[in-house]
Amino acid sequence: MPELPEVEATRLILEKKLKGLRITEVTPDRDDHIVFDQASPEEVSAALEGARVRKVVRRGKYFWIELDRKPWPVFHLGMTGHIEIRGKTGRFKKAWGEKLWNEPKRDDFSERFPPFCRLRFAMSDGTEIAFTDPRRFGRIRLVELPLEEPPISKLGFDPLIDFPAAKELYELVRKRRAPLKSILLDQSIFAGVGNWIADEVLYHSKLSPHRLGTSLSPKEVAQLRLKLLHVVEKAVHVRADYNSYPKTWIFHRRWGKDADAITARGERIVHETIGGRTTAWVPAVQK
DNA sequence: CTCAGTGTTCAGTG
DNA sequence: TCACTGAACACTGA
Repeated sequence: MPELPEVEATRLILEKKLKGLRITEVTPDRDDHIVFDQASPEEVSAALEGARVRKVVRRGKYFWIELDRKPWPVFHLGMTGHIEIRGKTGRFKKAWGEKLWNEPKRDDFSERFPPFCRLRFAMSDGTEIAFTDPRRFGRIRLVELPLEEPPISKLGFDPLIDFPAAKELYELVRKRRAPLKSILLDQSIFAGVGNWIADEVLYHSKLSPHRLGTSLSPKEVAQLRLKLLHVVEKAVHVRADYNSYPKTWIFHRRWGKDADAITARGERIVHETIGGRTTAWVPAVQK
């Protein structure tokens, strides 16, 4: 779900739809202050209304809207967050991915607020943007300098922005005694990598998720690096459209509950918990 | 009814 | 202090 490719797909569509427009109205969910951390709904509206969108920027799984005045809203989609967009007419449409939830029947009210709406922007051309999040792990914060304060300042390398050479990555990974799976999910090293990307990359790298960082050779780290770039670039290229991912990816089978899932090549997929996260991997291939 | 889970943070352990 | 583990967070649906 929302990992780097999904967030990048969101960023692209927001930039395309919002650039140059003015925010005319901000409507936070009144029961949901948690989404804005400390700020009240009134403060959020006052801070954002009237400002004009310059661009939309992403780092790791965070993205923010750069306005012509501070502060700027920083978003994290959590596990189930989504951005939905509606033109002057029509319905709200998700920025990426398939339908994840059975949507409740719409009445007149929900026509203006899609299901699980936490925040809605109305723009100067009539476009409306909604931040929706059924499980409420998503976050929106008002920030002066996103890159310079936590949590964004603490992120590691972003594969699409400043991914390091194999040697630098090797020096980093070899110091860690944790399982590879946990290292890949560590945002202070690999910003934007999430559960499915980590599993996909380990599969294509032919590396077991149990391998410790200390056990890797420079060659293996180089392989891991290439596969990570390949998976991320491909997923971003198709705008996180899951149906367009290559048939050889285990992604397609990882959500299946069936214990005997197999890859497109007929290899058995094993599901187990590693570092507290569900992991799908192929022992026949990954060593 | 129970429980797993896409991500992050924080308390606890070694 | 560092590094790592696991629980908590809120909610849906299997």
